[in-house]
Formats: sequence, structure tokens, C-alpha cells
Amino acid sequence: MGTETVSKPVMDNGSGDSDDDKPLAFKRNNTVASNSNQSKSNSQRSKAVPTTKVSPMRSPVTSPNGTTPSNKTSIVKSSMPSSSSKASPAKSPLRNDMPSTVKDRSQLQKDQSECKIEHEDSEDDRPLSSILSGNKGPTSSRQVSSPQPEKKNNGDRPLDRASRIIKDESDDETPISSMFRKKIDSGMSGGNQLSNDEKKPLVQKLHQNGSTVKNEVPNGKVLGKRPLEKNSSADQSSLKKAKISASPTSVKMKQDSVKKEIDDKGRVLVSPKMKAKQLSTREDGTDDDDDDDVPISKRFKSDSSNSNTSSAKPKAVKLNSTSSAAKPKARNVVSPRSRAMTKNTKKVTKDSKYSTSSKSSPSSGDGQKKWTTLVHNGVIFPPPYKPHGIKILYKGKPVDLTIEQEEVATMFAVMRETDYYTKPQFRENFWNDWRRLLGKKHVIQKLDDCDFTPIYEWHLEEKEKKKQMSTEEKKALKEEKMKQEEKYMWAVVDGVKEKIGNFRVEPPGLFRGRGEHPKMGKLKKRIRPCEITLNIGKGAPIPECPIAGERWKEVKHDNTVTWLAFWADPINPKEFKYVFLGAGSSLKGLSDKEKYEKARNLTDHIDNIRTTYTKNFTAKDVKMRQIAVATYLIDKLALRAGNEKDDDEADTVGCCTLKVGNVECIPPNKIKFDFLGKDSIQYVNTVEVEPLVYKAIGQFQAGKSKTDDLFDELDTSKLNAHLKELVPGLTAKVFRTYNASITLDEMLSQETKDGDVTQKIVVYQKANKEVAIICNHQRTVSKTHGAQIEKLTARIEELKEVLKELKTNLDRAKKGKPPLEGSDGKKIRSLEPNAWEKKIAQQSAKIEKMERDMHTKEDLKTVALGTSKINYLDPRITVAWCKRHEVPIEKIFTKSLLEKFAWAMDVEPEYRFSRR
DNA sequence: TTTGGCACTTAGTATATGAGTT
DNA sequence: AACTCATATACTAAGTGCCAAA
Repeated sequence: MGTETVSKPVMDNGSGDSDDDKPLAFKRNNTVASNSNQSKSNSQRSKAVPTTKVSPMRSPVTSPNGTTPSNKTSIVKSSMPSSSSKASPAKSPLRNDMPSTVKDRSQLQKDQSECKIEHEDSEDDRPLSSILSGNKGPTSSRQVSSPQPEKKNNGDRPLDRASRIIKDESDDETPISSMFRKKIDSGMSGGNQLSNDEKKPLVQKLHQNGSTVKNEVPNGKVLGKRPLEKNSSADQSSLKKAKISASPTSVKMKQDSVKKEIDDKGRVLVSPKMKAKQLSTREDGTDDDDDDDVPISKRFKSDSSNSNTSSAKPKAVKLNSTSSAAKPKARNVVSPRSRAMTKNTKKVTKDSKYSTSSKSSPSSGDGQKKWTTLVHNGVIFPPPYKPHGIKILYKGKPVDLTIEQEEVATMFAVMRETDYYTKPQFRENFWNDWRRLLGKKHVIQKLDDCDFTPIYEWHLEEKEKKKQMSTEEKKALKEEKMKQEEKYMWAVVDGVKEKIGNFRVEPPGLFRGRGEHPKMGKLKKRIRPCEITLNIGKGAPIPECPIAGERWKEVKHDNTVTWLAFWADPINPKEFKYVFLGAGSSLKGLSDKEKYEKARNLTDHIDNIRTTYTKNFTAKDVKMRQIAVATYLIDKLALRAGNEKDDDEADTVGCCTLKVGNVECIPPNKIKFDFLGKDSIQYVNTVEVEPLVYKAIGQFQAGKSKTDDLFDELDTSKLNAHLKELVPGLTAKVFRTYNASITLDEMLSQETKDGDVTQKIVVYQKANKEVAIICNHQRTVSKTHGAQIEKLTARIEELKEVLKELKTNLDRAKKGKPPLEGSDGKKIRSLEPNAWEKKIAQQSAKIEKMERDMHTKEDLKTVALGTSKINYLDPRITVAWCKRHEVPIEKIFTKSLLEKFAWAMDVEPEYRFSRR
């Protein structure tokens, strides 16, 4: 839709001034609400930005409650995930080394052909054109009335109370030091000093109105930074680098004879020589003793090079290069791993008869080499459909269906309790696709005359049966599944065994698009091997196709990309579905680290960027003015860039695609944003902006209809091109990472006080929540939320009753009288007053904890903390904070997060996100 | 310059898992 | 052992951004 138009030449800078740091208050509150048609119909989610209102700061988030996993934790034993954790079922993972299975390669070769893929195209046709009109709803249905945010929220948030008492039950405090053992290379992180001053993210400042952070005291953090010894090296000694080198080719490891070792990270390295004894994958970390301690840095580099060299190398580094420089080049150069790769490279070659497309595709990625050797077993397919024979009723009479027809009918029947089931769009799309299977002349002519109840009930019974299975049966089943999947779960990348993220091909089903997706309900057909392209190292055995008689579409050997397999998305054939390594892999870790370094690097340029856009608020050139305002919004509000979308997608927007109707000017200088963002999550926020911004936005709206683009001269590529001129490698999304991470860093350092672990965790959660609000990370209120709160309330009341009894008995004991009998009529034995006091204290603590938990639960019912933790918060901030404050890292990161962030574990305690 | 292909990150929700209870 | 509940993980949709071709 809206395309843009020209750009204007040049700009001049006006001279605006305004300091960026002004106190704008951006809060997210919505004041409005009025319209809201927006909320998705869906029930619950009141997507309204919850946020709002609450000023984060003040809300006492209460304790996280014990969430913590193990309390005991204390020891953080190696906190590292690394090792172990992988849950590999331990079984001997190794054994299956991938290769084994692989057998012949013969088959493959590109023949793809045979499969004819049928795409059904959809005909959905719904234009959707509708756009949202400004308020409300233009568009039809989409937005439903939401409960309105604002008020609602207010109402809802009960919380504020102070409950915070915290106590920690477990005392887990572990010495931090002990906690993290691994170290990392210092690489990039290099020195950072902590200055507290720096600028805080605007967002934060501005954000909620008022709620600013209070700062000042950085709690006494440690100032003296210790030299961080990188000591790490020590560990290394062990580095056993696997000798991988040999392997590349060899990697094919014969099945058995492989030896595996674990590298530093606990990853298993495989080397042909050893026997596979058990390698317990990281699981037991134990295994390899030594390795575990190896610094991550090394890990990255890992072995490949045999040279062990290494030791210290790490330092090298790029540092900012990453950031500043365009990533590409930097990447290679510097990272140790890359170097390593390079070396090996050559060896790999080998023939590959199998290989099919040798042509290395132009690869789109960044063109950089990502790996040298890559071995895996391909993907696993969902089991074929098992017909149940239950008939649906058509106008009250049972109807016979073919297996294929039944399969699709079942997909629909099973969704009866979801909101999709009643959505016209969903039903229409489903009907179109199902009807194609039924045939025009089928008895069934109308979806509304179909009664899927029999199948739905059968489904419930099956579910129940499953639930009723004994624990052993369930366990057996699970093991069986595990056994089948094990070989597909791992890949060996440059000699290191790594978990694959999604090795299962997506099963057929009905498309569940979010929001008012025009394609919801369409049949997502079953994917066949002949639609799948694999990517594997040259010379590595080509995975056998798991479905007899079929073959892969193609086998590539492109080491400039990280995917292991892909196929065309059946819903949108122009897009693809990829199989990648898991989040805990080195490849992903490296890229994650680069992402944070890039964001961190922004710290050094943010002032300049703000000065620039401020100046351009008054630029003569409209495009320049739009770029300035858009950049301002992205910086202050952490909005997404906003790429153009097709008509066959849900109608959502980001900064560059905001419509005139999404923005409302409220004199004197407030702007109310109300739009559906990614995943059709509503963003409602009223903020005070710089007067010049206010004026500029008014200009951009002038003479346009509500559905026109606010930034008609802009799109993400123009915006990013501009950002790149300011800072190489800078793009719009970097601001979100920057704002999220710096907000966490600053809130943690300013608000962490002495106290027990529980109190500190409360501080962390509060900071995490603030970030989630800034990023508008929402979640649906669970269906049972209300009931859960009621139950908790009741339980608290009960406990309070008991407390009252205890107090009565204490008084009586003091007077030498026996206790009263319990409310249940039971007798209670006499105790000494101090024993009663002790009980009272325990009971009070229990009540407080429960109240705290309840408040936190209510407070966070619509806020998703996980998304920012996983994607936006530099884990080094968290790790360093945990070290400084002796909080076991396990209290903050789950097992999988520990794995994912293995690269950040050995950061120095003084690490600060801002280098300044 | 715009469009589309491609690769990869980010996101909410469904489901599995596990801790705490009863 | 069976439940409850809550979190952790699995799943896959929906973004961003780059590049080359149109």
C-alpha cells in the first residue's frame, strides 16, 4: 500500500535545539481508551497496553516469588550451563553420531522433481484493504473493543501495595564468585568502565511519566574494578581441542568410533579417534572435567584449529569493531572462530559426489563463512495421519469421509474451544480448503451445517486417555519418542556437537495467524521430503530420507549460511521455513554477542545521533524531517522499524508504516499512539514530545486521510540508510536492544540495595518489567487468572485466621492458660510463649510471601518478561550484577537461558553496558 | 528505485514439565 | 499417586534487514 514518493533533497539543519534529554514524559499510559476498537476480539487479551499506567517504578513488584528453581542453588555450581544441561537424554548421545545413519548418499541428488507441490493458493481474497481508520474501526472487525486499556488497567492493578517484604527462604546466596566459573574471553568486552552517569536511555527517562528513576546513588557498587583477570586462561590448559581437524572429512565419523570430547563449553567435540564412549553431552558435565572450565572464548574458536594455541588469544578482538564496523568484515577477521574456520576450510573440500548443488548459492546472508564442517542427519517428519473413523454429522446425519477429508475435518473439530473456531475469516478459509478436498459435489455443501461434535468428543477422550496413562507408560512413550528423535537432535559443526533448534518438520494443520490475518484457517499441508532442501558440509554423509521411496529436493553445501534445511512455507510460498541450530550453539551465541556489542556501541554515538535528529526536526526537506521524527520515536519509544507488508498479511504497523490515524495530537504537545504492532499486539501510549516533534507530526498529518502513511516519504531502507551514515552498521532495531539493555543496566545499578537475595530479585524483576513495558511485550491473561487470584485471596484469609488463633494462644500462654481449641475443633497442645512467637513469625512470613506473590502475579498478568530477557537484555549485565550482588544466576536464567548465554558467563563483575 | 528473495531474529501461545500439595 | 499451578520449553508466526534483480 502506501508507497512513498519522493524524497527531497537535502536538508538543512535547522537549528532546533531542544535537548534531548528533556524530560519528556513518555509514559505509556493510555489515556484514551476510548476507542479502542482495537483490541482483538479475542477475549482476553486486553492488549491494551497495560503498561501504562503503572508506573513501573513505583509499583512494588513484589517478589518473584520463589520462582526460583532450585533454591538451593546456592551453589552455583558451575553455573554454567554449559555443560550439562543439555538435556540430552543422556543416552549416549554420541552414539548416534550422526553419520552413522547416514548411509548412502546415492539417492539424492537433486532430483526433486517428483513432488508436485500443490499449493493451493488461496483464494482468500479478502482485500482487507481496509485499513484502519483512525480511530476505530474502520476496519471492520479487527479491533474489537477492548476493555480499554486505560482504565482497565488501573483498575486492575491492585497491586501497588507494598508488600515487599521479602525474605528469602532459602538462602541461597551463593558466593558468587563461585558461581561463574567460566570465563570468557574478554574479547570485546574489554574494558568497560562503569560510569554511572551516562545518559540513560531516553526511553527510560521519558518513559513513564514521572516515574523516573531515581538515581543517584549507585549503590556502592564496586568501584574499583578489579582487573579482571582474565585468568581464564588457566583453565584452558586443558583445552582439549578436539582434534577435529582431522575430522572434517572424517567427520563423518563413523559411527562408532568416534571419540568425543567436550570442549569448553561443554559441547561435545567429536574426534574420530576415540570411542564414543559415552559422551555425555553436556549433561554431565562431569565428564570432562576439564573442559568445562574453558573459557568460552575458546569455545568459539574451538578447536578446529588444532593448534591449541590459544590460549590467550582471545583478546584480540574487535571490540567495537563489531559494532562500528560493518559487521561483515569485522566478523571474519576477528573472531577467533572464524580464523579457525578458515584454516580448515580447505581441507574439507573433498568430493562430494553427492552434492548436489554445489553451486554455492549466492547466499544471501552476509556472505561470510559460517562453518567449515557440518554434519547432521536431516529432519524428522511427523507421523502419517491415523484415521479414527469417527463421522461428523451433516444436517444431523453421519457422513463418510475419506482419510484425507477426515484428517482436515479433525484439525478443525479440535479447535472448537478456540476463538478461531467462530471467526468468519477462519471458517471461510477452512471451508475453502476443505471443500477442495471434498469436491464440489460432495454432500457437504455448507460448513455451518456440519456438526463436528463426534470428532471433538473423540478428541477429548483421547486426551483424557493420555492423561490417565500411568507414569510408567508415559515415561515409556517418551523414551520411545526420544529414541526416534535422538539422531535428529544434533549436528556437528566444525567438530562440535550442537543441538539443533527445530529438527521436526512442521506438521500439517490449520494456519493460526495472529490478529485478523487474512489467511487464518487455511490448510497448512503436509511437507514432503521432496520439498526440503538440506544444507550440509561437503563430504559429510547425506542424510537418508526417512520416508521410504522419497528423496530430498536438493542438498546444498553452502557454508555462508547457518540453516540446515528449509522448505517453502505452505501458507505463503514466497517464504521459507528453516531449520537452524539451537540457541545454545556457538554460531548463535556469537551472533547474539555481536548484536549486543553493536547496541553497546551505540552508547558512544547516541548523543550525536540525538543532536542530529533534533536539529533535523526543522529541516526543510520533508524526508529529512520525517527521518528525524521517526528516529526520535524509535529512540524514545523503542518502536520497531515498520517494514511494508503485503495485503495478505495482518494489517499491523511499525514506525515507518504508522498511519495518520494511529497518531493523535493532543495539545499542547502530547501525542497519543494507538496501533497494532507485531503479532497484532496493540500499542497505546500517550507521550509528551518535543514541541518541534509535535509540530512536525501535525504537519505530516495535514491534508491526509487517516489511512494514509504518516511518514509518506519514508520506509525502513531509507531510514536505515540514514542511520548507517551516522554509525556504520546501525539500523532501527539496534535502538530497541540499546534501550532495553541500558535501562536494565541503569535500573539495576541504581536500585539494588543491600538485602537478601529475594529483595534483589525483586529489583531485577522490576527492571525487567520496565523493559517489557518499554518494548510493549504483552501476554494474554490466563483464562484461570481470576480464579487463581481468588483462590490465593481465600488462602491468605485462611492463613490470617490461623495467625489470629496463634496470637490468641500466645496471649493465653503468657497468662499461663492453655490454648483454645482449633477452629476445626481439635485440641492444641500447650507451648511456651516463645514457641508461639516463633510460630507467629513463621505464619506471618508465609502470609507476606503469599501476598507478595499474588501482587506480583496480578501486576505481571499482562506483561511478558521473558521476551526481553531472551532477546533484548545483554546477559552480561545480568551476570555481572549477579556476581556483584551475590545472586545465583540460576535465579534469573533458566537452564536453557544459561545455555544460550554461556558466552556471557565469565564477564567481569564490573561490566557495564555503557562504556562511557 | 523498487521489489522480491532470502536469511535470521523476535514474539506470543500451546504444551510439557516439574515443584508443591493433598 | 493424583492434582494444581506455574514456569519452562516447544512451536511456529511475524518481524527486520540485506542484497540483487527488475
